[in-house]
Amino acid sequence: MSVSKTIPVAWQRAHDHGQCVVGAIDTAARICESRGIRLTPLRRRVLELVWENHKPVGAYGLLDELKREHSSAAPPTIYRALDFLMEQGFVHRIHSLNAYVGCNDPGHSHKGIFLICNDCGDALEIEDKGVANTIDRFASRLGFLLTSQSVEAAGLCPGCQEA
Amino acid sequence: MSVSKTIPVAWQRAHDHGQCVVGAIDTAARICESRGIRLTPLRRRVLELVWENHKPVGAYGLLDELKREHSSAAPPTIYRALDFLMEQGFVHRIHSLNAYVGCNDPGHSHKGIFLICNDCGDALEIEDKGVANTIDRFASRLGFLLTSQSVEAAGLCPGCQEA
DNA sequence: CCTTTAATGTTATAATATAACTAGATTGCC
DNA sequence: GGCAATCTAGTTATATTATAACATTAAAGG
Repeated sequence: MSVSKTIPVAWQRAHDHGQCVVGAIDTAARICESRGIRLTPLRRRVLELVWENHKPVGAYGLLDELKREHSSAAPPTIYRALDFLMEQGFVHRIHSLNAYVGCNDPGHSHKGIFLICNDCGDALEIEDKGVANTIDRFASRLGFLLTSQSVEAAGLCPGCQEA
Repeated sequence: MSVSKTIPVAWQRAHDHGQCVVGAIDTAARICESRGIRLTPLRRRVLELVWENHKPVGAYGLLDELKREHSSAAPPTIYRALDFLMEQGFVHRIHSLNAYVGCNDPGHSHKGIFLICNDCGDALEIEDKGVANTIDRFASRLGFLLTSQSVEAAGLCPGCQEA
């Protein structure tokens, strides 16, 4: 099936910018090194599992996978690892799905926006200064002190519109 | 305590735009009338409870309140009512809080953004074409077909920065 | 009316997340 | 090295949020 005819190049490019598992782990390891914090085997493994899924995955999904190789794993195991990974900016939480996904660009300000496909479940993270800045300006005009922002848009990705 | 000195006028104005309970119910009733759907006593009461809280409130919080006067209420009671109210655009869900809040401007496109105070828990809904349009443009450039968007920003409201 | 559809009641359970305490591992310091 | 302080992980229990599935009642339309 020649699937790519109607799929915009921009989408493909945006999609390809995602890191692979190895790269993501390497990056995380270097950042931890430089921050003097510990990417323990458990944390590293959870980060790998997040990346291996290629799409947002729930905490209990990760837990099931982790249990196969680490029988003592329990909900707190996963949630602690995810908390750590999110604090360090390696993983994002997608609130509208209660799911977690690897950050494409850790180390930066992670003010990404997510485009979530309701059909295939994929989530594309896009770096966009425009949206973030608009929100920033809005907030500061109102005297509101921003600490985090979550922008999630749902719909159908190019691939899933074809059916 | 003279609290308002450092609070921007814009914030106060934005805050005052919120409807009161009665107005919100009236509006919802009129919209239902025009759409030929039923704002049953139960649905109406849940909408009132949402509005009476003045800030985002969880489903089980609403359930506790509803139970006082309606002993048969159970989780499905609340969730069904909330589903209806959200479908009609009378209530928004705030994903990052798993909470629900009245929509300030039902009947319109409800592409609001929320500023959520981490201290007092208040959530201000802002109509903003800018953010919505930026996301729209982004999506269409990528060939992504949008059906919904959720923009939630958290931080400290002007009042809570004073402490 | 009486049929059909919509709404609610009812019971049970699924899915997500955290509390609280215990035990082990690592780090820094002497 | 040995010890204290701190960080990490194990363990058990439970809280919180949401839905499934089926029975019953109420309303709308012919």
